[in-house]
Order: sequence, then structure tokens, then C-alpha cells
Amino acid sequence: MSLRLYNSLTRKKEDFVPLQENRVGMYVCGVTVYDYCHVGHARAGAAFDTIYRYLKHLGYEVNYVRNFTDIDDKIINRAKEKGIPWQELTEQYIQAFYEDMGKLNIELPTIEPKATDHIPEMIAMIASLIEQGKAYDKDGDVFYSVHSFDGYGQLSGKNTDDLLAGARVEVNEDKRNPLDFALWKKSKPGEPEWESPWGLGRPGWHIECSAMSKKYLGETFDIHGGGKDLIFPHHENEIAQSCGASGKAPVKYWIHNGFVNIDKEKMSKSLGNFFTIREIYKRHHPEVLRLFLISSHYRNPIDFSEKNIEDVAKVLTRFYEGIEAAEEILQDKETPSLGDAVRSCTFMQKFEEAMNDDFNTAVALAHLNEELRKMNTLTQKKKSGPDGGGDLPISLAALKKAGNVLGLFYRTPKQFQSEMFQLKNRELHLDTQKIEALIAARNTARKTKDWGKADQCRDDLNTMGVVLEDTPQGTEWKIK
RNA sequence: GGCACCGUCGCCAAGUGGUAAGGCAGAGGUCUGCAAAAUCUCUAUCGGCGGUUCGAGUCCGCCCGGUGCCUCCA
Repeated sequence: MSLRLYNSLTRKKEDFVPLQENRVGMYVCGVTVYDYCHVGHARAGAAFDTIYRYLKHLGYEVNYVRNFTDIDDKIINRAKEKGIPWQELTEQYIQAFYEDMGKLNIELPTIEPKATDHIPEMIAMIASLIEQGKAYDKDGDVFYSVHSFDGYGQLSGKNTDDLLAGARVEVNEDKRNPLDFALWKKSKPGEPEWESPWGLGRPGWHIECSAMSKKYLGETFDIHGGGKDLIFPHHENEIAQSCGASGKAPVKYWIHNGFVNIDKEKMSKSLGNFFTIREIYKRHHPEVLRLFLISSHYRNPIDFSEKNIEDVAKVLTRFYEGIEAAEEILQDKETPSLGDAVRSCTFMQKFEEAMNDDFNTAVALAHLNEELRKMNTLTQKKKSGPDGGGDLPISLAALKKAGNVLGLFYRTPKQFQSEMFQLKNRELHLDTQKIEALIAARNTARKTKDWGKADQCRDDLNTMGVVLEDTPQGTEWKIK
């Protein structure tokens, strides 16, 4: 059983065979840094982070490149609005990106190139395209000649005639063909600019990915990813440029993640119906957001709603409680190297089978849920006698390992619970002392078997939003 | 207008030819003073119609409903 993945280029699931044995080159389109990340960015981040982690889990050495687009019209405009230099703006949002994505437990890629650090590489590629007659300079703007590339439209399933008939193409007198796109843009006064053979200007959007992927991964590499919305025109144009320059198809497998919807409608900046990640963090735990994002398959749309994310919070809480109980009963008993046992256990086999099928995290999570139930049963057995629950260490280790591949369970249960408590308590503002007092009163009543009074205390707590749990170690409480 | 995609239990969500994973919610049992937690059991024939097939949620056609891309966008 080996990895199969859906290739947007062929619209089929294919066996994954990297160009070099055991090594994977992967390029994922990052963000344009002119604003805070929204949930859609979070989804792409989580999807490709999970793919990255799983490839490493399979033993591949992954060279993972994710760029920052730090020069573009939106950046220039936003900096102008704010009255700050564009470099300051991009730096600010790059920092915010790391904060937001870091909380989502997104691992750092191998390399994170910025567009503005690669102007010479882009200029070289543009020059090569002009030399080959595939691009032309028009008064300081340089355009790619779409007619020079036969394969244009293959990725997005479009043909040039239809695109022209679409008639929504920008009218630009300077272009020989309306479909031609900018490789280099002549600068206007006051705009950021770089010297080039065609005069002062800045690169077009698409060329950065072609130039940087070539630099770090070579002319042909294994995986290129991004959101579905990038298929056209961005990735289509990227193929045209890269292929035009090198004569080779740049990418073997194209992977695109689905959108996050709000009320069944795409969330996007242009529609104005987006939530930033940091807004979400005010109400929900980052790990809950991550679990929410990977609880459906990466290619399907997901609908973002409070109800859906709250359901997920319950699930994650259950996992952490199960892990906590198992860890408590096993205590610090050093579990000898369980590597082989974990790797070969039935659950891990099922987990990998699911992930091998185009990174099916939804099915993988179903297996995690089954394993959690099994582990809870083992914990109970262990509690009721030292001879029971013999496989508990393996179950626990396997569950955590699989969770880690999905970017989950990286906190201690205590940390998670405390963070969840703080989040929930923001609205409730519970008086801990009062709660403890009520619990003490209840326990006194219970000793004298004054059940009426004991239940009254519990009811009072309940209306405050507190639920009790009587355990052999005493009474514990948590927010409903 | 062109090109894609989606419609599975009350809700979320897998499943692309062989008699529907998982989660939330719900019902019942075990445990508990009663609860809670945990655990066990139960709850769908897959938008509609027609077709292909021994057999279809899964392929084909039509219809209904919804979305995306074609313009910056994860």
C-alpha cells in the first residue's frame, strides 16, 4: 500500500512516485502579506502542513518551499493608505503570519523565500523568455505571449478561445493578445522599483513562483500546491513561464485545497465575508481550529460555523481527557522502545491506509476515534487490576503519534484544559472560590448522606455553567 | 455564455461498482447515593426520474437545488 494523490493536472488519483527516490520537492504558494490571515489561509496552511508531516512520516526527505509575496499592487496601495513604507507593512504582516500560523502548529517549511529577494532570478527568467521570443517588451512593460505556449489552459481545463469569449479579460492596448499577462511592470512615480533591462519596474505576480521554485527545487519538481483559486490564472501562467523558459513541465503533481465557506458561500477578501484567524482565536482554541480544518477532506469545501467548530471542540476535549487518563494510570513508567509495536499495530496500519488515499484525514480521524474508544477501555481495565490493559502503552503511543502527524496532541492535557478554561471563562468570569466553597459544602452534605442538599449545591453550580465529576481522588469540576 | 464541482442519518462528514466509516445530538443499558465521565447497544438505502450492469450512493443521460473558476484571492 503506497501513497496515492489526486493530481489537478490529470484530474485523477495517481500513485505518488517522486522524481528522486526518498526525496520530495514541494512548493506551496504562500500569502501576499498586506493583511492578517483569514480562515482560508489557515485551511491551506493546515492542509499542506499535514501533507508535509505525512510525507516525512513516510520517511521522505522533504524540501518544502513556501514563499511570501511581498511586492504587489495591494501591498503598495495598503502601504500608501497607512502612510508607511511598503517594507514596514510586509514585515509587520509576515510577523503576524508567523504568530497566527504558529498557534495552528504549522511547521516551518525548509525555505521561505520572499519575492523581493529574488528579483535577479526573475529578471533572468524574463530575459530568457524574451530571447526565445516567448515574451515581449512594450515600453517598459513585459508580457508573456500566451500563443507561444501550446499547453496553455491544460491545468485549468480552459482553451484560449473560450477565455477570449469570456470577454472579462482586462483590456490593455499594450498587449498583443488580451490573454497575455505581465512578467514585468513599469513603475509609476513613487512606486517601489528595481532596475531591469527594460527599465525601472517590478515583477508581475506569477513570475516569482517560477523563478523561486526553479532556484530551490530545480526545473522540475514533485509537488506544487495552493488554493483552488490559484489554478487560474496563477498556476496556469506559472506553467507557461516555467515551461517556456526550460522546455520542461515544471511540476509532476499539482495539489489544490478547497475553500472555506461562510453560509455556503466562498469566504474571501473581495466578498468581505472573512474571519481573520486572530478573531477566531478569541473564541476558539487554535488546536480546535486545526482539527476543524482537517476533519473534512482537503479538496472539499468546508462550511465555517460556530456550531461546527463547537462540535469539534467536544471531540478534541474527549481526546485529551482520554490521553490524560491513560497517562495518569501509566504514570512515568518509562515505556521501553515501542517504535516497532506502534508502527505495526492495526490502528497505525489503518491510519496510514487512510492517509495514503490522497491524505484522507477524515477517515484517518475516524480511526483515531475508534482507537480512543479502545484506549479508554484499556485504561479502565488497567484501573481495575494491574493485569488488565496490557496494550495500553502501545495504544497511547500510537494515538499520539498519529495525532502528531496531523499536527494534534502536542500539548499536555493539563495545558489544553487550562487554555480551554481560560477561553470559556472569558465570558463566564467564574468565581473559583465560590465554586470550591459550594463543592466543599456538597461534599460535607454527601458525608451525612444529605442528598437533597448535595444535589442543590450541584444544581447551583450547574446553573453557573460548572459540571462536577466525582472521582476516587475527589470531586473535579469543569466548565460545561 | 464557457469550464469545473457539490447534493449521503436532525447536524457535521467518509465512502467512486458488491448490500452505507467516524463524530455531534438523541434513546436505552452498565457504572454512580443520584449525576458526570467512560463504556455498550440502537437510529440513514444515499436530491428526483430513467438507463447500463448479475449487482450502483459509486458509471451514463435528463431534471431539480447549491457552489466555484473564467478579474486580485488559500
